[in-house]
Amino acid sequence: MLENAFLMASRIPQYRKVYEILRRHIVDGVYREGDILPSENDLCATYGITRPTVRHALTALVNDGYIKKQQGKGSIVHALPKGIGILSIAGTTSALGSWNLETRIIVKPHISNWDDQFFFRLSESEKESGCIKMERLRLFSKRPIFYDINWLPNINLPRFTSRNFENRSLFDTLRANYNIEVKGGEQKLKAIPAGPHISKYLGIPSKNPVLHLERKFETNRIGYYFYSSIYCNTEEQAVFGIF
Amino acid sequence: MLENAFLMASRIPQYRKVYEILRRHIVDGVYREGDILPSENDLCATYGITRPTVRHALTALVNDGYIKKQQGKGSIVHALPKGIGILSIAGTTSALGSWNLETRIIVKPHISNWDDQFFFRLSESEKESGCIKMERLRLFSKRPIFYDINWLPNINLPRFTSRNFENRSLFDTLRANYNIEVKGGEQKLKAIPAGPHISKYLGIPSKNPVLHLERKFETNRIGYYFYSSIYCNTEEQAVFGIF
DNA sequence: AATTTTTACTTGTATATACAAGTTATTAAA
DNA sequence: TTTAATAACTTGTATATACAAGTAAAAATT
Repeated sequence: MLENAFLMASRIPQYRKVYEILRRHIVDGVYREGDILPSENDLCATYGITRPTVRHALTALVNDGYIKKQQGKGSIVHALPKGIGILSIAGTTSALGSWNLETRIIVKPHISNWDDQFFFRLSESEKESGCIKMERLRLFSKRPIFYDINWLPNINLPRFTSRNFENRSLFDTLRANYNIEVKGGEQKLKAIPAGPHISKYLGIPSKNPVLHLERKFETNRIGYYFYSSIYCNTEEQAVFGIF
Repeated sequence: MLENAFLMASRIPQYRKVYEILRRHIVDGVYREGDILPSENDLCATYGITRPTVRHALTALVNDGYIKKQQGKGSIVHALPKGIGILSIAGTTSALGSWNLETRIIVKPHISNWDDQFFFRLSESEKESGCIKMERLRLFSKRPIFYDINWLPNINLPRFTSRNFENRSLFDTLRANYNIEVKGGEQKLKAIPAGPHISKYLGIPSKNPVLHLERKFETNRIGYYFYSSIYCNTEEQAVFGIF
């Protein structure tokens, strides 16, 4: 049960560390749009690793849209997304930073049952164990942008319902307290008219178009998924993604 | 100027060939959902290549959502998307197959000027060269699902305006005739009310919510991008994606 | 001076190898 | 029979190396 920071850190692969360092440099503006990163060989020398490992880190940066590569030239820093990034990067907070973001809990996490017609197919063990449900409102520059409902299978999450989620990322809470990390997922998108609830929370007229995302998150725990239904106000800010 | 099929094929990397073979097998049902692919070592033996090359192919399959990997177990075939795949895979046709898909040209490709306020920032050379514009309607199971407007910079695309695009993929046309391949891109998403044009083409009441995608496609030609503005009818089918 | 060639440097592809870490079936021990 | 240890698999990470292919600047040629 010890697992101190050193031991934890030591099992983080090197390509991941280099990825995080370079990613930090990009979002912090050390490298700016159009800049060329140090060559792969330079990075090898800097971090004392070999080219395949450097390339592993750079590939991850390409996949997440931070850089693009050009043969013979180098790794070019990509423009940072202008809209609100939610489609590709896992978690709203990490995508747009926590600068102007505020999270309000509408319904605190509580033990509940799955809806009869859930938007993703559930396994038997998921159905049996029930779920923890919570609802949040996320504001960007004081304006409500996301209203989301979250379902987590009620398996081995001690003290979860008594935690404070106000202005805390769900992803960070899961990683820090339960060692659950999001690895990817699926999503379904629709444009729907805002119902009375949604229009109230997002502060827009009823029946106005709202972007609806239904997401299933895969985690590092095999077989453990969690789910979000997100309603987005896209009247002023578009949702951004790469592919 | 020869570049026959053999020479062209010979410069396709091996990991790409293996990727295509395995992808074919998955979409054709040789491997079904939940099946485990042959182990990496088996694939090495089968195709006469080494593990890093096999892993390169498998990584691409993971990124495109065809498989997921589990350490110690194997590469597990992922469920094929139920909705209409357009967010992650490039091109509508390849994502849902051409079974029930029909493409109607609303406005044939013609030389035009860029709109004053274009939805992506254009380079000077793009502005100078003008663009080729075309509008299409795509039907899925006889129902209109996508209405899209496409802009291509008018640079070195001989005979483009006189080509027949009826029931032909724009992506395939660009690859086959101009050696232009889509490598990725960016997109902005909004939920908007259908205007008179959109509601007519998509066959839905005016002001009903419509999913609007603005996309910028990157290609293998450095600096050559093209653009699409897509309006989706999501009343019956959701748009699907992975992340 | 302008053009072409060369050179040096970049990323892309591929091989060969080694060990770590997670899974599963077999084997040995209780 | 049940449980624990082992062995034989799987994928994950990493090194070291080599050459191909694209880019850009320096050098040689015209």
